[in-house]
Amino acid sequence: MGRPPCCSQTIVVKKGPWTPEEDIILVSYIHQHGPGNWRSVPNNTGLLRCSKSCRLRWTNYLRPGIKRGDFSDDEENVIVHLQALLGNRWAAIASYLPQRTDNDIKNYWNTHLKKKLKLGFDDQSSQSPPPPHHHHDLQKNGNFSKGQWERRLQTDIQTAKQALREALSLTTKQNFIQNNNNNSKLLFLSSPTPNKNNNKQFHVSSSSSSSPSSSSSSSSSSSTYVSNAENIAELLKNWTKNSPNKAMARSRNSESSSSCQNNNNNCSNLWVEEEISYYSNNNNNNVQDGGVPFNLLEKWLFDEAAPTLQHHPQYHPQHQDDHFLHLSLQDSQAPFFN
DNA sequence: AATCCGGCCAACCGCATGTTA
DNA sequence: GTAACATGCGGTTGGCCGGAT
Repeated sequence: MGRPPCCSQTIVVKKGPWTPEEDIILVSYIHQHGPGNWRSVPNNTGLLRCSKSCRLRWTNYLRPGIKRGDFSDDEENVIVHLQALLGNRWAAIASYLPQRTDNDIKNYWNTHLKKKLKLGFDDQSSQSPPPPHHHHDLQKNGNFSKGQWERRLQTDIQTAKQALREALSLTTKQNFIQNNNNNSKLLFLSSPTPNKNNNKQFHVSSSSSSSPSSSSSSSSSSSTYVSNAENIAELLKNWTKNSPNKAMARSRNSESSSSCQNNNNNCSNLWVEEEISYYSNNNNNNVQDGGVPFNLLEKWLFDEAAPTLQHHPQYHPQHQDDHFLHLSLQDSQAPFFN
């Protein structure tokens, strides 16, 4: 016998844009229970949304740490390089830009970068872009074994690292040095932002109340949503400011630990714990325009020993930097080894 | 002022894979 | 082992917005 149906299939699920009220309900629920176990969310919250919709709303919009608004040049470079290397594997690409969602990156690619690149290639039309190998092409064309596939993925990780190094070394170094002095006050948590589509934007700043310059689009706040969204922001702010320990404790308690021990891939509470502790404890880290803590990222990128280090039995992260190194490696490799 | 049109993006859809009873 | 469902992911679409006509 299979698993019993999770939610009552008879209930008509609501579709379309989420309302502020729904957002608040979802955020406060996750505030209490942590993300994960999505099938129980509609039942427990009364939201007339399917679990999938709740998950998407959270991961693409509501979860803390998401940066919205314009992409920086560095983020663009990273996306372009990784897209060339990995193809349209947005989740994998997004793992290199922790503050961007795969959906965001995908949209940005489709609406901006594709055209930009096309224009660039048109300018130098004689030399058409050499399309690098893509996994899906390989998948379509080749029937290589799992071992070959894994080796290919390993190679891709190294290639991607190389590409990132190149991308970062082109433009980031200068900005990085500059931003070392400026960005220590950068906003660490940014939440849904209102756009022209009557959507929402609010920010939780780690340093002070969000300055208008914190985000390119933050000045365009309007509409009734914003006041509601501020409530969500308050929830998130309180959550991240006051509750990380609670969240951590919660994630260690039975409810979450049981799910974690059964399923390492779905340890969402753990993820929240890590993310919260990262964002709340790293206020002094240098965050690039794009929100990527480049000093740490670069440390990984430029440190060839890192990949072997993390697997070393004696390797125990002692510092935040080490922890991030560990996390980023996990994150960046996760999509390849799922 | 009205209409058209393209850009943009949040959300949905469908498929592949993972998980669970 | 199997069926049924959850989850993750990439592709696509619907609808809002602003600029052009």
